[in-house]
Amino acid sequence: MTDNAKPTQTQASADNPIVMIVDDDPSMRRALTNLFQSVGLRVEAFGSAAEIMEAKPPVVPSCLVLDIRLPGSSGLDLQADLAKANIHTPIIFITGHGDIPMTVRAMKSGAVDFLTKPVRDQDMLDAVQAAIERDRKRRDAEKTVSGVRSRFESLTERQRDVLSLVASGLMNKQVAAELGLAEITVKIYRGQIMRKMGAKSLADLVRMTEALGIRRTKGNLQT
Amino acid sequence: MTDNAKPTQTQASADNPIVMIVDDDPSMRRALTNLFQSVGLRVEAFGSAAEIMEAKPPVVPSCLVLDIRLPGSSGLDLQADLAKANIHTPIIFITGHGDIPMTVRAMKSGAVDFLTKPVRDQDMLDAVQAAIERDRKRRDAEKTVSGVRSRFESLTERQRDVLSLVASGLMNKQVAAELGLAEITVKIYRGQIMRKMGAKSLADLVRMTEALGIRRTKGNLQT
DNA sequence: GGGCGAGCTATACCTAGGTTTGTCCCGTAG
DNA sequence: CTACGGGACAAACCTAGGTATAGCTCGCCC
Repeated sequence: MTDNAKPTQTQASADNPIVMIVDDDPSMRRALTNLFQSVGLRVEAFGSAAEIMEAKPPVVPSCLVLDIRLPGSSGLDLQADLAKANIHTPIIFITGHGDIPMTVRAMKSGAVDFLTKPVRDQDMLDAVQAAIERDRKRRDAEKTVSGVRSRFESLTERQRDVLSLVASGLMNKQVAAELGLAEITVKIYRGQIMRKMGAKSLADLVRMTEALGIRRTKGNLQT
Repeated sequence: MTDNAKPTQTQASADNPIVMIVDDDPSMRRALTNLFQSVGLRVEAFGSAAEIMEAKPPVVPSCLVLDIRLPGSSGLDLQADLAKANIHTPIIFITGHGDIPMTVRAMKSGAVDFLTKPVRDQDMLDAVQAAIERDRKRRDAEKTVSGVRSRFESLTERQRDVLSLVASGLMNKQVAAELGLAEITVKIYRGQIMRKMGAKSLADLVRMTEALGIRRTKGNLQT
């Protein structure tokens, strides 16, 4: 049972959650790996920040367990790098001799928890559980929105114009006036929008625009 | 210029933000009061958790600056008490000898910041600024929703039934079938709903129900 | 140059949404 | 008892939403 830089494979099964460990201390990695495996979690262990940045982002609910002191960059730097790379895997920090400003910074940046060594097993498991639950929720929300977004991308320019005005509550004739179109044209676009977006009702469509954060861009009057 | 238990009055003007200080150390209260007043903030200083719980919740954007060690209950207890009392004024903690678990607990419970003594003036002012901004946003959102909510309360039972179904995207005839009504009845309720809710369009109405968190309560079929 | 898709419009036709007026039942507050 | 409000419905009428069919221009790609 080696546990150096290469990911430790565990429960290669279905799509159950993964815990990723980043710690330069092999004995710590081993201890954490054993702990998580004992409750049936998949584990991948890394020895440095660089290693995990090279790995591909996980596609299942997961979380990171990070020592705040890491060779090269600190855990906080890694947190910032991941955020910049738009990777939002929840992070649990562990520290031997962290201070309060560090803790505050980590928590403000969205860390799930910040545990001090020696870490009680149960505390760690609780934190991981909470982190994975958070990631699961985030992924669900993400998945829903991304489906809607890709359908939105498939709309033509004009259809988007009409969509934003319709979703803001204007009648077809008002949309037509606003865009310098005939009412019939708006109706036809509207039908196309409903089909492309897969909306079964106006209410559906409104909710989709809410999820996409589409706001009425006032003032696009045509001569 | 005394600054004991009674609120220190400052800039009794309009509705600019209030900073509330809770610290049992008079010299600390005085120093903080001076600091905040120097940048034009209104200040109210208290000597204990009990005192501030008796005071009425502020009606303008505000924040709390709390020493984690307080006579009687700790700052964390006060934070919990305020949450239980449904008071969501943002909190900034200051501590002389806090530890990391304490910090984590405070931040998890929504504290804006957690500063260690000696506190740099600029850090404190930055934290207060952020806290007040957060409170302002929360209040704005709250105000909007509470208006909608009170209008919703004014609806009759039946109107609410119809509202939830209409907002979920059903056609009038489907709503009628679901509730065992005639279509015309649904139309009439629908009009009443639009008027009472002050919605100018169905899109408006849908957004209101979203804000209220109204979800389709499936399965209310009548014989 | 012909086919294609987007954009735009018109006519015709149908369905869905919405108001007005009026009627009836029921329970309850005065 | 009467007045009132909520709930339910009908007929009549009007507006808004939506589809089908058809026709036009423009730019683009092969």
